[in-house]
Amino acid sequence: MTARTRFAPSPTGYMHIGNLRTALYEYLIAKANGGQFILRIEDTDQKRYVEGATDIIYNTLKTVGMNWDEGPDIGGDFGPYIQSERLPLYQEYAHKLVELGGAHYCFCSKDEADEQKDEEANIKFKDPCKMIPLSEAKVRVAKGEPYVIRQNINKKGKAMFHDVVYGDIEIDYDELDEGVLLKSDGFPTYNFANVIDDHLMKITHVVRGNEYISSTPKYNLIYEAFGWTPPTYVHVAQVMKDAQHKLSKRNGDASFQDLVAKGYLPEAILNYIALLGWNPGTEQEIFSLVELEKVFDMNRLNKSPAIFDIAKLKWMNGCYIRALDFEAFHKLACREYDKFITHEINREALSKVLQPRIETLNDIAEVAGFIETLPEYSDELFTNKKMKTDADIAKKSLALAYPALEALQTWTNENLFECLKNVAVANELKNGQVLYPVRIALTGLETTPGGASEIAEVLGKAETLRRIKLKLA
RNA sequence: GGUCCCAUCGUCUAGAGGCCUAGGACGCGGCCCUCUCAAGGCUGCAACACGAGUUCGAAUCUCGUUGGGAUCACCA
Repeated sequence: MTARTRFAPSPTGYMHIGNLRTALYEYLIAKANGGQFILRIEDTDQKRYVEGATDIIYNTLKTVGMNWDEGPDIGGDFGPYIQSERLPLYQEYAHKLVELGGAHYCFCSKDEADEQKDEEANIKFKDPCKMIPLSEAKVRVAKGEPYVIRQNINKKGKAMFHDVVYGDIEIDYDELDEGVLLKSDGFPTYNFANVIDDHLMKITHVVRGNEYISSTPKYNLIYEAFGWTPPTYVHVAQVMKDAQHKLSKRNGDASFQDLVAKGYLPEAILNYIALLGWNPGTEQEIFSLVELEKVFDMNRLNKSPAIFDIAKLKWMNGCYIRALDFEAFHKLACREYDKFITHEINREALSKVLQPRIETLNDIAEVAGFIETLPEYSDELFTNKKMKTDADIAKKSLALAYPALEALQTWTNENLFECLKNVAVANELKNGQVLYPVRIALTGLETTPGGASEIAEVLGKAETLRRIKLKLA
């Protein structure tokens, strides 16, 4: 049997990193054995609906290359794939479940129900409506009295189920409360819609956060009442911000789109999160999506929570940037240049110098800001022990370098380097005594991406000469 | 509070009784390379939460302790 998995986000307008990781695992479980990956939108809570949220979901999955085989936009044999369009289905099954003895009509208001339970004393809701004979309840429903449909938990003892990640889990039926399956507005709750849809869509593997472990027996009870076979459960550990807190929108933690906006490449983000809670069993760490499809094994998923470490993502992003074709990198870099560089410069030369030196696209503006505007700097910058330079030597070197550069015909890094070295040799100076001051004069910075000749190449002849002259004056 | 789950370097992890004087990666330190800085190469520091068992032998099995997390909605 090939696997069918589903990513079932609710459209909240935010692609949480943990959710994206869940989607990835779902995708990989499906693709690892030629199965289908289905996208379903869980919008049963009208109060939480956010305009444009589904587009964020679509766009994110598309940019990371996780294409779905069935979904709201492309259809499929088991649609519709948006829960709000499946309402009649849930209602039909909910009433059917009542007939089957798996649920009952309840006429209590929410407040009445709340009053009856006590979390501290661990008293679960005991619904008086459960005692109402079905025939009588049906009459009240028919008369138009507001109602919800609640699950029946009649079993005693321990519920048992198997999870791919956590193994066998036992939960006492007394811990389960008879929750609402169909709300008074006719919408299903997550608990119910999920089971109905997963069954109807023939989902084989349910992957979700481990916060659902304790309610899993409730789902199984519904499957059981209908006479359906429950799916394989894959509960995954949380993605944490730190040891105590999980990554969350409330804390302002980065979403996928935030990370992209911060200059991370989608492929790098995906690669990184794949490794948060999973490993291939080898020492390989860099994986494309296609490679992951080949090596993914859900049995290697970890039980313990993983802390999201931006430092490692940064490193990995740097790896991806360096691995880019020069043309591809240059194209991305140009978009950044457009944001802060107004002068004519040698952009290719700049990209060449930047590619091995940055870890995120946003580093570009930070590290190359001096290209646009020469910062104010003190003459003390010219003093460097290792280079054996100080302000006096710098003055002399710059004066010597200026005419040499002015005479230089072909403005390339190689020629510039050669030219400046010759200035040093001809005047019995060390290379650094010329190169270092020139670099400082061109950048006003102690450390820069690239050396004097490389930066001169980027700036171009006119600007290079202008900056040196400026210092000389 | 009841219940469930988790526990190896700071972080991500390898480890399914002897291969472990615990391996890799990020980060951090050092060295090399070098027109500064990166990149690259080499290298160093750094962990089995604790306590009892079981066993000839335990990071690996059992129990307890401690610590952390989850859950107990007409939210998903």
